[in-house]
Amino acid sequence: MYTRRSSSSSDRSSGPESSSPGQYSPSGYHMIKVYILQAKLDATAVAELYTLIKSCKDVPDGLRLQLCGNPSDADVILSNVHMRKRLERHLDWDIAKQKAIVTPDWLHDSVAQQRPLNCADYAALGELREETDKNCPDCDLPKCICSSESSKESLLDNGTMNLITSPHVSYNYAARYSCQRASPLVCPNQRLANELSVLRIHRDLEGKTVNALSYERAIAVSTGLRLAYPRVITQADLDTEVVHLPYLGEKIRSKVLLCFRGCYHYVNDALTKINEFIRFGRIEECNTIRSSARFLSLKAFASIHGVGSTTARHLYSIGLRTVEDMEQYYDVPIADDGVPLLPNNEPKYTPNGKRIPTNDTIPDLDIKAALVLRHEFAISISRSEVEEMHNLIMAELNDLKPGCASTIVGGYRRGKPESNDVDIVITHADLRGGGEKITGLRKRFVERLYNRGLVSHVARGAGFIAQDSFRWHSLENALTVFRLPAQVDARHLHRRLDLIIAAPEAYWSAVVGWTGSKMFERDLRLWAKTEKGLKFDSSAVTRRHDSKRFFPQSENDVFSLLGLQWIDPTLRNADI
DNA sequence: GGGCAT
DNA sequence: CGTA
DNA sequence: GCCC
Repeated sequence: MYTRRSSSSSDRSSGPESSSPGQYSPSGYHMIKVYILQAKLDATAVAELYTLIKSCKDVPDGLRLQLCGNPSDADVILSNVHMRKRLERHLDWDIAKQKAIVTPDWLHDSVAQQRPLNCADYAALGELREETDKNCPDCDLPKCICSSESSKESLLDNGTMNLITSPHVSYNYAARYSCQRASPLVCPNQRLANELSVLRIHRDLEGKTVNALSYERAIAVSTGLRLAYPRVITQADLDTEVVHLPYLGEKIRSKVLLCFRGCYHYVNDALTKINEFIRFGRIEECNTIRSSARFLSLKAFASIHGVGSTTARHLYSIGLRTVEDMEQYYDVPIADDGVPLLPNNEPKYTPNGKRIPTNDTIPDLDIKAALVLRHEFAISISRSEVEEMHNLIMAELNDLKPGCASTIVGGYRRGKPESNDVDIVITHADLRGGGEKITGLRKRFVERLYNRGLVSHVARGAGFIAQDSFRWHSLENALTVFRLPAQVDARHLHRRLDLIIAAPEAYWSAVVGWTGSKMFERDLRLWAKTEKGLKFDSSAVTRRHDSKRFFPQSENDVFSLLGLQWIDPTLRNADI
Protein backbone atom coordinates (compact mmCIF):
# COMPACT_ATOMS: atom_id res chain seq x y z
CA MET A 1 0.00 0.00 0.00
CA TYR A 2 2.97 2.27 0.05
CA THR A 3 4.07 1.61 -3.45
CA ARG A 4 2.60 4.39 -5.40
CA ARG A 5 4.30 6.90 -7.55
CA SER A 6 4.58 9.48 -4.96
CA SER A 7 7.54 11.73 -4.86
CA SER A 8 9.38 13.55 -2.27
CA SER A 9 9.36 16.88 -3.90
CA SER A 10 12.75 17.52 -2.40
CA ASP A 11 14.83 15.50 -4.74
CA ARG A 12 13.61 16.57 -8.04
CA SER A 13 14.59 20.03 -7.12
CA SER A 14 17.80 19.27 -5.38
CA GLY A 15 19.47 18.48 -8.64
CA PRO A 16 22.26 20.94 -9.11
CA GLU A 17 20.99 21.71 -12.56
CA SER A 18 18.02 23.39 -11.03
CA SER A 19 19.27 26.67 -9.82
CA SER A 20 15.83 28.01 -10.45
CA PRO A 21 13.84 29.79 -7.83
CA GLY A 22 11.67 28.13 -5.29
CA GLN A 23 13.30 24.83 -5.82
CA TYR A 24 12.29 22.69 -2.96
CA SER A 25 9.12 23.50 -1.24
CA PRO A 26 7.58 20.61 0.61
CA SER A 27 4.67 22.82 1.27
CA GLY A 28 1.79 24.29 -0.49
CA TYR A 29 -0.52 21.81 1.15
CA HIS A 30 -3.95 23.14 1.81
CA MET A 31 -5.46 22.94 5.23
CA ILE A 32 -7.13 19.55 5.45
CA LYS A 33 -10.18 19.28 7.64
CA VAL A 34 -10.32 16.01 9.50
CA TYR A 35 -13.28 14.49 11.28
CA ILE A 36 -12.83 11.66 13.76
CA LEU A 37 -15.65 9.16 13.69
CA GLN A 38 -15.42 7.87 17.21
CA ALA A 39 -17.34 4.63 16.78
CA LYS A 40 -15.04 1.63 17.20
CA LEU A 41 -12.24 3.86 18.49
CA ASP A 42 -11.42 3.80 22.18
CA ALA A 43 -10.73 6.96 24.13
CA THR A 44 -6.98 6.43 23.99
CA ALA A 45 -7.00 6.15 20.24
CA VAL A 46 -9.21 9.22 19.89
CA ALA A 47 -6.92 11.19 22.17
CA GLU A 48 -3.90 10.18 20.13
CA LEU A 49 -5.53 11.20 16.89
CA TYR A 50 -6.60 14.47 18.41
CA THR A 51 -3.06 15.21 19.58
CA LEU A 52 -1.65 14.34 16.19
CA ILE A 53 -4.05 16.65 14.38
CA LYS A 54 -3.29 19.42 16.82
CA SER A 55 0.43 18.99 16.26
CA CYS A 56 -0.11 19.75 12.58
CA LYS A 57 -2.05 22.94 12.99
CA ASP A 58 0.75 25.48 12.84
CA VAL A 59 3.11 24.01 10.31
CA PRO A 60 2.87 26.35 7.37
CA ASP A 61 5.22 24.32 5.21
CA GLY A 62 4.31 20.83 6.23
CA LEU A 63 1.11 18.94 6.55
CA ARG A 64 -1.65 21.22 7.80
CA LEU A 65 -4.59 19.66 9.56
CA GLN A 66 -7.64 21.00 11.30
CA LEU A 67 -9.94 19.07 13.54
CA CYS A 68 -13.48 19.41 12.42
CA GLY A 69 -16.60 18.79 14.43
CA ASN A 70 -18.97 17.96 11.64
CA PRO A 71 -18.52 15.18 9.08
CA SER A 72 -20.12 17.17 6.30
CA ASP A 73 -17.48 19.91 6.68
CA ALA A 74 -14.62 17.45 6.60
CA ASP A 75 -12.27 16.58 3.78
CA VAL A 76 -11.14 13.38 5.40
CA ILE A 77 -12.98 11.16 7.86
CA LEU A 78 -10.99 8.86 10.10
CA SER A 79 -12.87 5.68 10.88
CA ASN A 80 -12.38 2.17 12.08
CA VAL A 81 -15.79 1.20 10.82
CA HIS A 82 -15.49 -1.06 7.83
CA MET A 83 -19.10 -2.03 7.10
CA ARG A 84 -21.67 0.06 5.26
CA LYS A 85 -24.48 -0.89 7.65
CA ARG A 86 -22.48 0.10 10.69
CA LEU A 87 -21.26 3.33 9.10
CA GLU A 88 -24.77 4.41 8.19
CA ARG A 89 -25.62 4.46 11.88
CA HIS A 90 -23.21 7.37 12.28
CA LEU A 91 -23.04 8.98 8.89
CA ASP A 92 -25.37 9.68 6.01
CA TRP A 93 -24.37 7.53 3.08
CA ASP A 94 -24.69 10.41 0.60
CA ILE A 95 -22.26 12.44 2.65
CA ALA A 96 -19.96 9.46 3.01
CA LYS A 97 -19.73 9.21 -0.77
CA GLN A 98 -18.45 12.79 -0.96
CA LYS A 99 -15.60 12.19 1.48
CA ALA A 100 -12.37 10.32 1.78
CA ILE A 101 -12.97 7.79 4.54
CA VAL A 102 -9.72 6.32 5.77
CA THR A 103 -8.35 4.33 8.68
CA PRO A 104 -6.38 6.16 11.40
CA ASP A 105 -3.21 4.79 9.83
CA TRP A 106 -3.59 7.39 7.11
CA LEU A 107 -3.15 10.09 9.73
CA HIS A 108 -0.23 8.36 11.44
CA ASP A 109 1.63 7.84 8.19
CA SER A 110 0.80 11.26 6.75
CA VAL A 111 2.03 13.01 9.87
CA ALA A 112 5.10 10.85 9.78
CA GLN A 113 5.92 11.94 6.25
CA GLN A 114 4.50 15.43 6.66
CA ARG A 115 2.46 15.15 3.52
CA PRO A 116 -1.03 13.91 2.81
CA LEU A 117 -0.74 10.34 1.60
CA ASN A 118 -2.90 8.67 -0.96
CA CYS A 119 -6.25 8.01 0.69
CA ALA A 120 -7.18 5.04 -1.48
CA ASP A 121 -4.37 3.08 0.13
CA TYR A 122 -6.06 3.60 3.47
CA ALA A 123 -9.72 3.36 2.52
CA ALA A 124 -11.73 2.22 5.51
CA LEU A 125 -14.49 0.73 3.38
CA GLY A 126 -13.69 -1.29 0.33
CA GLU A 127 -17.03 -0.25 -1.03
CA LEU A 128 -16.06 3.43 -0.92
CA ARG A 129 -12.51 3.01 -2.16
CA GLU A 130 -13.15 4.79 -5.45
CA GLU A 131 -14.92 7.70 -3.81
CA THR A 132 -12.20 7.89 -1.20
CA ASP A 133 -9.60 8.08 -3.94
CA LYS A 134 -11.53 10.72 -5.86
CA ASN A 135 -12.17 12.86 -2.79
CA CYS A 136 -8.66 12.62 -1.44
CA PRO A 137 -7.51 16.16 -0.69
CA ASP A 138 -4.30 17.49 -2.15
CA CYS A 139 -3.11 14.02 -2.89
CA ASP A 140 0.58 14.15 -2.97
CA LEU A 141 1.27 14.14 -6.63
CA PRO A 142 2.86 17.55 -6.26
CA LYS A 143 2.09 20.24 -8.72
CA CYS A 144 5.75 20.51 -9.49
CA ILE A 145 5.92 16.98 -10.82
CA CYS A 146 3.33 17.54 -13.47
CA SER A 147 4.34 21.02 -14.44
CA SER A 148 7.46 22.91 -15.36
CA GLU A 149 11.07 21.93 -15.04
CA SER A 150 11.92 19.98 -18.11
CA SER A 151 13.82 16.93 -17.06
CA LYS A 152 16.94 17.63 -19.02
CA GLU A 153 19.66 15.34 -17.88
CA SER A 154 22.96 16.80 -16.86
CA LEU A 155 26.13 15.07 -15.87
CA LEU A 156 25.19 15.94 -12.34
CA ASP A 157 21.64 14.78 -12.54
CA ASN A 158 21.15 12.32 -9.80
CA GLY A 159 18.20 10.25 -10.92
CA THR A 160 16.84 10.19 -7.39
CA MET A 161 13.88 12.40 -8.02
CA ASN A 162 11.17 10.01 -7.05
CA LEU A 163 12.57 8.52 -3.92
CA ILE A 164 10.32 8.09 -0.96
CA THR A 165 11.32 7.16 2.51
CA SER A 166 10.45 3.53 3.02
CA PRO A 167 7.71 3.04 5.59
CA HIS A 168 10.03 0.44 7.04
CA VAL A 169 12.30 3.28 8.12
CA SER A 170 9.41 4.92 9.89
CA TYR A 171 9.06 1.88 12.09
CA ASN A 172 12.74 1.91 12.94
CA TYR A 173 12.18 4.30 15.77
CA ALA A 174 14.21 2.20 18.18
CA ALA A 175 17.28 2.02 15.95
CA ARG A 176 20.59 3.11 17.37
CA TYR A 177 21.54 5.70 14.77
CA SER A 178 19.39 8.64 13.81
CA CYS A 179 20.38 8.05 10.18
CA GLN A 180 18.36 4.81 10.37
CA ARG A 181 15.27 6.52 11.70
CA ALA A 182 12.80 9.04 10.33
CA SER A 183 12.73 12.29 12.27
CA PRO A 184 10.07 14.75 11.12
CA LEU A 185 9.94 18.40 12.05
CA VAL A 186 7.00 18.33 14.44
CA CYS A 187 5.83 15.78 16.94
CA PRO A 188 3.42 15.23 19.81
CA ASN A 189 6.42 14.64 22.04
CA GLN A 190 7.78 18.11 21.36
CA ARG A 191 7.29 19.03 24.98
CA LEU A 192 9.50 16.22 26.18
CA ALA A 193 12.15 17.14 23.64
CA ASN A 194 12.03 20.76 24.80
CA GLU A 195 12.54 19.77 28.39
CA LEU A 196 15.46 17.51 27.54
CA SER A 197 16.88 20.37 25.51
CA VAL A 198 17.11 22.57 28.60
CA LEU A 199 19.25 19.90 30.24
CA ARG A 200 21.31 19.54 27.07
CA ILE A 201 22.05 23.25 26.86
CA HIS A 202 22.82 23.42 30.55
CA ARG A 203 25.36 20.56 30.37
CA ASP A 204 26.92 22.14 27.31
CA LEU A 205 27.29 25.56 28.89
CA GLU A 206 28.87 24.00 31.96
CA GLY A 207 31.42 22.19 29.84
CA LYS A 208 29.98 18.73 30.33
CA THR A 209 30.01 17.99 26.64
CA VAL A 210 29.64 14.23 26.80
CA ASN A 211 26.63 14.54 29.08
CA ALA A 212 25.21 17.05 26.63
CA LEU A 213 25.79 14.52 23.85
CA SER A 214 23.72 11.97 25.75
CA TYR A 215 20.85 14.40 25.97
CA GLU A 216 21.18 15.16 22.27
CA ARG A 217 20.85 11.45 21.58
CA ALA A 218 17.87 11.14 23.88
CA ILE A 219 16.22 14.08 22.11
CA ALA A 220 16.94 12.52 18.73
CA VAL A 221 15.22 9.32 19.82
CA SER A 222 12.25 11.31 21.08
CA THR A 223 11.93 13.10 17.75
CA GLY A 224 11.73 9.76 15.97
CA LEU A 225 9.01 8.55 18.29
CA ARG A 226 6.47 10.83 16.72
CA LEU A 227 6.73 8.70 13.62
CA ALA A 228 5.94 5.05 13.77
CA TYR A 229 4.86 5.74 17.26
CA PRO A 230 3.10 8.96 16.76
CA ARG A 231 1.50 9.44 20.02
CA VAL A 232 2.12 10.98 23.33
CA ILE A 233 3.87 8.58 25.64
CA THR A 234 1.64 7.08 28.30
CA GLN A 235 2.43 5.34 31.54
CA ALA A 236 1.97 1.97 29.90
CA ASP A 237 4.44 2.95 27.19
CA LEU A 238 6.92 4.03 29.77
CA ASP A 239 6.64 0.70 31.54
CA THR A 240 6.86 -1.49 28.50
CA GLU A 241 8.36 0.27 25.48
CA VAL A 242 10.51 3.14 26.63
CA VAL A 243 12.68 0.73 28.58
CA HIS A 244 13.84 -0.71 25.28
CA LEU A 245 14.62 2.55 23.53
CA PRO A 246 18.28 3.37 23.02
CA TYR A 247 19.87 6.32 24.81
CA LEU A 248 17.12 6.58 27.40
CA GLY A 249 19.22 5.07 30.17
CA GLU A 250 18.55 5.00 33.86
CA LYS A 251 19.05 8.69 34.62
CA ILE A 252 17.38 10.17 31.56
CA ARG A 253 14.55 7.66 31.78
CA SER A 254 13.73 8.77 35.31
CA LYS A 255 13.50 12.34 34.01
CA VAL A 256 11.25 11.25 31.17
CA LEU A 257 9.02 9.64 33.77
CA LEU A 258 8.92 12.94 35.62
CA CYS A 259 8.02 14.76 32.46
CA PHE A 260 5.07 12.51 31.78
CA ARG A 261 3.87 12.11 35.32
CA GLY A 262 0.16 12.69 35.31
CA CYS A 263 -0.46 12.35 31.63
CA TYR A 264 -1.94 8.89 32.07
CA HIS A 265 -4.87 10.26 33.99
CA TYR A 266 -6.40 11.37 30.76
CA VAL A 267 -9.74 10.80 29.18
CA ASN A 268 -11.57 7.77 30.20
CA ASP A 269 -14.68 9.23 28.76
CA ALA A 270 -14.75 11.85 26.08
CA LEU A 271 -13.03 14.36 23.87
CA THR A 272 -14.01 17.17 26.17
CA LYS A 273 -11.38 16.20 28.68
CA ILE A 274 -8.59 16.15 26.21
CA ASN A 275 -7.23 19.46 27.33
CA GLU A 276 -6.28 17.82 30.58
CA PHE A 277 -4.45 15.19 28.66
CA ILE A 278 -2.35 17.86 27.01
CA ARG A 279 -1.12 19.17 30.35
CA PHE A 280 2.19 17.45 30.92
CA GLY A 281 4.41 17.43 33.89
CA ARG A 282 7.78 19.04 33.75
CA ILE A 283 11.22 17.90 34.74
CA GLU A 284 11.97 19.37 38.12
CA GLU A 285 15.63 20.06 37.39
CA CYS A 286 14.67 22.10 34.34
CA ASN A 287 12.79 24.58 36.47
CA THR A 288 15.85 25.03 38.66
CA ILE A 289 18.04 25.51 35.60
CA ARG A 290 15.64 27.93 33.93
CA SER A 291 15.62 30.19 36.96
CA SER A 292 19.37 30.15 37.47
CA ALA A 293 20.98 33.52 36.82
CA ARG A 294 24.25 31.91 35.80
CA PHE A 295 22.49 29.73 33.24
CA LEU A 296 20.72 32.72 31.76
CA SER A 297 23.95 34.74 31.53
CA LEU A 298 25.93 31.91 29.93
CA LYS A 299 23.11 31.25 27.48
CA ALA A 300 22.94 34.92 26.50
CA PHE A 301 26.72 35.10 25.99
CA ALA A 302 26.82 31.93 23.92
CA SER A 303 24.00 33.20 21.72
CA ILE A 304 26.52 35.60 20.16
CA HIS A 305 28.17 34.24 17.03
CA GLY A 306 31.75 33.33 17.87
CA VAL A 307 31.14 32.77 21.57
CA GLY A 308 30.99 29.18 22.74
CA SER A 309 30.57 27.72 26.19
CA THR A 310 34.23 28.16 27.16
CA THR A 311 34.26 31.86 26.31
CA ALA A 312 30.86 32.28 27.95
CA ARG A 313 32.13 30.79 31.22
CA HIS A 314 35.23 32.97 31.02
CA LEU A 315 33.20 36.14 30.59
CA TYR A 316 31.06 35.15 33.55
CA SER A 317 34.10 34.41 35.67
CA ILE A 318 35.46 37.92 35.15
CA GLY A 319 32.19 39.40 36.31
CA LEU A 320 30.12 39.97 33.19
CA ARG A 321 26.43 39.16 33.52
CA THR A 322 24.55 40.60 30.54
CA VAL A 323 25.09 41.06 26.82
CA GLU A 324 25.22 44.80 27.55
CA ASP A 325 28.21 44.06 29.78
CA MET A 326 29.70 42.29 26.78
CA GLU A 327 29.15 45.36 24.59
CA GLN A 328 31.23 47.41 26.99
CA TYR A 329 33.85 44.73 27.31
CA TYR A 330 34.24 44.39 23.54
CA ASP A 331 34.05 48.16 23.06
CA VAL A 332 31.01 48.16 20.79
CA PRO A 333 30.12 51.68 19.59
CA ILE A 334 26.65 52.63 20.80
CA ALA A 335 24.44 55.24 19.15
CA ASP A 336 22.52 57.88 21.09
CA ASP A 337 19.45 55.69 21.25
CA GLY A 338 21.43 52.98 23.02
CA VAL A 339 21.39 50.64 20.01
CA PRO A 340 24.73 49.42 18.66
CA LEU A 341 25.89 51.32 15.61
CA LEU A 342 25.35 49.24 12.50
CA PRO A 343 28.31 49.24 10.14
CA ASN A 344 28.11 51.45 7.10
CA ASN A 345 29.48 49.48 4.22
CA GLU A 346 27.16 50.43 1.46
CA PRO A 347 28.91 50.51 -1.89
CA LYS A 348 30.03 54.00 -2.92
CA TYR A 349 29.00 55.59 -6.19
CA THR A 350 30.31 58.52 -8.24
CA PRO A 351 27.86 61.36 -8.95
CA ASN A 352 27.04 59.80 -12.31
CA GLY A 353 26.17 56.50 -10.77
CA LYS A 354 29.32 54.49 -11.34
CA ARG A 355 30.34 52.19 -8.53
CA ILE A 356 33.65 53.04 -6.96
CA PRO A 357 35.56 49.80 -6.56
CA THR A 358 36.48 49.21 -2.95
CA ASN A 359 39.90 47.82 -2.31
CA ASP A 360 39.50 47.58 1.42
CA THR A 361 39.49 44.15 2.98
CA ILE A 362 36.14 42.67 3.85
CA PRO A 363 35.25 43.25 7.52
CA ASP A 364 35.69 40.22 9.74
CA LEU A 365 32.68 38.74 11.46
CA ASP A 366 34.32 38.75 14.87
CA ILE A 367 32.64 38.88 18.26
CA LYS A 368 32.46 42.67 18.18
CA ALA A 369 30.68 42.68 14.83
CA ALA A 370 28.45 39.84 15.94
CA LEU A 371 27.40 41.86 18.98
CA VAL A 372 26.40 44.74 16.75
CA LEU A 373 24.44 42.47 14.45
CA ARG A 374 22.91 40.24 17.09
CA HIS A 375 19.39 41.66 16.96
CA GLU A 376 19.17 41.19 13.22
CA PHE A 377 20.68 37.70 13.41
CA ALA A 378 17.90 36.78 15.83
CA ILE A 379 15.21 37.53 13.26
CA SER A 380 14.28 34.34 11.47
CA ILE A 381 14.23 34.05 7.69
CA SER A 382 11.10 32.93 5.88
CA ARG A 383 11.28 30.35 3.13
CA SER A 384 10.40 32.89 0.48
CA GLU A 385 13.18 35.16 1.66
CA VAL A 386 15.62 32.25 1.56
CA GLU A 387 14.56 31.67 -2.03
CA GLU A 388 14.93 35.35 -2.83
CA MET A 389 18.46 35.36 -1.43
CA HIS A 390 19.28 32.24 -3.42
CA ASN A 391 17.97 33.80 -6.64
CA LEU A 392 19.99 36.94 -6.20
CA ILE A 393 23.15 35.08 -5.28
CA MET A 394 22.87 32.75 -8.24
CA ALA A 395 22.18 35.65 -10.60
CA GLU A 396 25.40 37.28 -9.42
CA LEU A 397 27.31 34.03 -9.71
CA ASN A 398 25.97 33.40 -13.19
CA ASP A 399 27.41 36.76 -14.21
CA LEU A 400 30.79 35.78 -12.86
CA LYS A 401 30.73 32.18 -14.04
CA PRO A 402 27.84 31.02 -16.20
CA GLY A 403 26.53 27.51 -15.77
CA CYS A 404 26.86 27.03 -12.05
CA ALA A 405 24.45 24.71 -10.29
CA SER A 406 23.29 24.93 -6.73
CA THR A 407 21.08 23.55 -3.99
CA ILE A 408 19.79 25.29 -0.91
CA VAL A 409 20.64 22.96 1.96
CA GLY A 410 20.47 23.29 5.76
CA GLY A 411 17.24 23.70 7.67
CA TYR A 412 15.48 25.07 4.60
CA ARG A 413 15.98 21.77 2.80
CA ARG A 414 14.76 19.90 5.86
CA GLY A 415 11.48 21.79 5.48
CA LYS A 416 11.82 24.28 8.32
CA PRO A 417 9.31 27.11 7.87
CA GLU A 418 11.83 29.59 9.30
CA SER A 419 15.61 29.53 9.08
CA ASN A 420 18.37 31.07 11.16
CA ASP A 421 20.77 31.16 8.25
CA VAL A 422 21.02 30.14 4.62
CA ASP A 423 23.34 27.44 3.28
CA ILE A 424 23.94 26.99 -0.43
CA VAL A 425 26.04 24.30 -2.09
CA ILE A 426 27.43 25.38 -5.45
CA THR A 427 29.29 23.56 -8.19
CA HIS A 428 30.35 23.86 -11.82
CA ALA A 429 31.59 21.27 -14.29
CA ASP A 430 34.79 23.30 -14.75
CA LEU A 431 35.67 22.74 -11.12
CA ARG A 432 36.40 19.05 -11.67
CA GLY A 433 39.59 18.18 -9.83
CA GLY A 434 39.06 20.92 -7.29
CA GLY A 435 42.11 22.72 -5.98
CA GLU A 436 43.01 26.20 -7.13
CA LYS A 437 39.95 26.53 -9.30
CA ILE A 438 37.65 26.27 -6.30
CA THR A 439 39.69 28.60 -4.14
CA GLY A 440 39.77 31.06 -7.00
CA LEU A 441 36.06 31.00 -7.60
CA ARG A 442 35.23 31.33 -3.93
CA LYS A 443 37.51 34.31 -3.53
CA ARG A 444 36.32 36.13 -6.62
CA PHE A 445 32.69 35.44 -5.81
CA VAL A 446 32.83 36.69 -2.23
CA GLU A 447 34.73 39.80 -3.32
CA ARG A 448 32.16 40.50 -5.97
CA LEU A 449 29.29 40.15 -3.50
CA TYR A 450 31.12 42.50 -1.16
CA ASN A 451 31.71 45.10 -3.84
CA ARG A 452 28.05 44.96 -4.73
CA GLY A 453 27.07 45.61 -1.14
CA LEU A 454 25.46 42.19 -0.84
CA VAL A 455 28.00 40.79 1.60
CA SER A 456 29.08 42.88 4.57
CA HIS A 457 31.30 40.51 6.59
CA VAL A 458 33.15 37.23 6.30
CA ALA A 459 34.05 34.91 9.17
CA ARG A 460 37.76 34.27 8.81
CA GLY A 461 38.62 32.17 11.80
CA ALA A 462 36.37 29.51 10.43
CA GLY A 463 37.23 29.75 6.75
CA PHE A 464 38.36 26.17 6.91
CA ILE A 465 39.01 24.07 3.88
CA ALA A 466 37.90 20.51 3.33
CA GLN A 467 39.07 18.40 6.17
CA ASP A 468 40.87 15.81 4.08
CA SER A 469 44.58 15.36 4.00
CA PHE A 470 44.73 15.53 0.24
CA ARG A 471 46.97 18.00 -1.42
CA TRP A 472 44.05 19.41 -3.37
CA HIS A 473 40.72 20.07 -1.85
CA SER A 474 37.39 19.54 -3.47
CA LEU A 475 35.36 21.69 -1.13
CA GLU A 476 35.60 25.19 0.26
CA ASN A 477 33.21 27.40 2.09
CA ALA A 478 32.66 31.03 2.87
CA LEU A 479 30.77 31.95 6.03
CA THR A 480 29.40 35.40 5.28
CA VAL A 481 26.90 38.05 6.26
CA PHE A 482 24.47 38.86 3.47
CA ARG A 483 21.92 41.63 2.93
CA LEU A 484 19.16 41.75 0.39
CA PRO A 485 19.25 45.15 -1.33
CA ALA A 486 16.84 47.68 0.18
CA GLN A 487 14.95 47.76 -3.13
CA VAL A 488 14.21 44.05 -2.76
CA ASP A 489 13.52 44.05 0.96
CA ALA A 490 13.08 47.36 2.71
CA ARG A 491 14.24 45.85 6.00
CA HIS A 492 17.69 45.34 4.45
CA LEU A 493 18.58 42.92 7.26
CA HIS A 494 21.94 41.28 7.88
CA ARG A 495 21.63 37.52 7.40
CA ARG A 496 24.04 34.65 7.98
CA LEU A 497 24.87 33.06 4.63
CA ASP A 498 27.13 30.03 4.09
CA LEU A 499 28.38 29.36 0.59
CA ILE A 500 29.88 25.94 -0.08
CA ILE A 501 31.83 25.57 -3.32
CA ALA A 502 32.24 21.94 -4.33
CA ALA A 503 33.97 20.15 -7.18
CA PRO A 504 31.33 18.24 -9.14
CA GLU A 505 32.58 14.91 -7.79
CA ALA A 506 32.12 16.20 -4.24
CA TYR A 507 28.74 17.76 -4.86
CA TRP A 508 26.44 15.07 -3.49
CA SER A 509 28.57 14.42 -0.45
CA ALA A 510 28.44 18.15 0.22
CA VAL A 511 24.67 18.23 -0.19
CA VAL A 512 24.24 15.38 2.30
CA GLY A 513 26.89 16.84 4.60
CA TRP A 514 25.26 20.26 4.68
CA THR A 515 21.62 19.23 4.84
CA GLY A 516 21.94 18.09 8.46
CA SER A 517 20.58 18.00 11.03
CA LYS A 518 23.60 18.05 13.29
CA MET A 519 22.75 14.80 15.07
CA PHE A 520 21.87 13.15 11.77
CA GLU A 521 25.33 14.11 10.47
CA ARG A 522 27.16 12.80 13.52
CA ASP A 523 25.31 9.52 13.26
CA LEU A 524 26.05 9.23 9.54
CA ARG A 525 29.74 9.54 10.38
CA LEU A 526 29.55 7.24 13.38
CA TRP A 527 27.61 4.64 11.41
CA ALA A 528 30.07 4.87 8.53
CA LYS A 529 32.98 4.34 10.91
CA THR A 530 31.71 1.69 13.30
CA GLU A 531 29.40 -0.30 11.09
CA LYS A 532 31.06 0.03 7.68
CA GLY A 533 34.71 0.91 8.19
CA LEU A 534 34.18 4.02 6.10
CA LYS A 535 34.71 7.71 6.68
CA PHE A 536 32.06 10.13 5.59
CA ASP A 537 32.70 13.82 5.32
CA SER A 538 31.12 16.47 3.16
CA SER A 539 33.59 15.90 0.34
CA ALA A 540 33.54 12.12 -0.07
CA VAL A 541 33.14 8.64 1.34
CA THR A 542 36.53 7.11 2.11
CA ARG A 543 37.37 3.49 2.87
CA ARG A 544 39.40 3.52 6.06
CA HIS A 545 41.80 0.62 5.47
CA ASP A 546 43.16 1.82 2.14
CA SER A 547 41.93 5.42 1.94
CA LYS A 548 40.16 4.71 -1.32
CA ARG A 549 37.78 7.55 -1.99
CA PHE A 550 34.29 7.18 -3.42
CA PHE A 551 32.43 10.04 -5.04
CA PRO A 552 28.68 9.49 -4.89
CA GLN A 553 26.86 10.53 -8.05
CA SER A 554 23.55 11.19 -6.35
CA GLU A 555 22.30 11.81 -2.88
CA ASN A 556 20.90 8.29 -2.77
CA ASP A 557 24.38 7.08 -3.74
CA VAL A 558 25.67 8.40 -0.44
CA PHE A 559 23.07 6.37 1.41
CA SER A 560 23.64 3.18 -0.56
CA LEU A 561 27.42 3.46 -0.30
CA LEU A 562 26.94 3.65 3.44
CA GLY A 563 24.46 0.77 3.39
CA LEU A 564 21.60 2.95 4.57
CA GLN A 565 18.04 3.32 3.39
CA TRP A 566 17.04 6.59 1.83
CA ILE A 567 15.69 9.17 4.25
CA ASP A 568 13.98 12.25 2.88
CA PRO A 569 15.58 15.55 3.95
CA THR A 570 12.38 16.49 5.75
CA LEU A 571 12.81 13.39 7.91
CA ARG A 572 16.35 14.23 9.02
CA ASN A 573 15.28 16.60 11.79
CA ALA A 574 16.93 14.66 14.60
CA ASP A 575 17.71 17.84 16.53
CA ILE A 576 15.13 19.93 18.25
C1' DG B 1 37.20 1.85 31.00
C1' DG B 2 37.10 3.74 26.33
C1' DG B 3 34.46 6.13 22.89
C1' DC B 4 31.34 9.56 21.67
C1' DA B 5 31.82 13.05 13.83
C1' DT B 6 34.64 15.28 11.05
C1' DC C 1 38.12 27.40 20.57
C1' DG C 2 34.25 28.11 17.55
C1' DT C 3 31.54 26.76 13.56
C1' DA C 4 29.00 23.91 10.23
C1' DG D 1 25.18 9.93 30.27
C1' DC D 2 24.93 5.92 27.70
C1' DC D 3 26.68 1.94 25.25
C1' DC D 4 29.80 -1.76 24.27
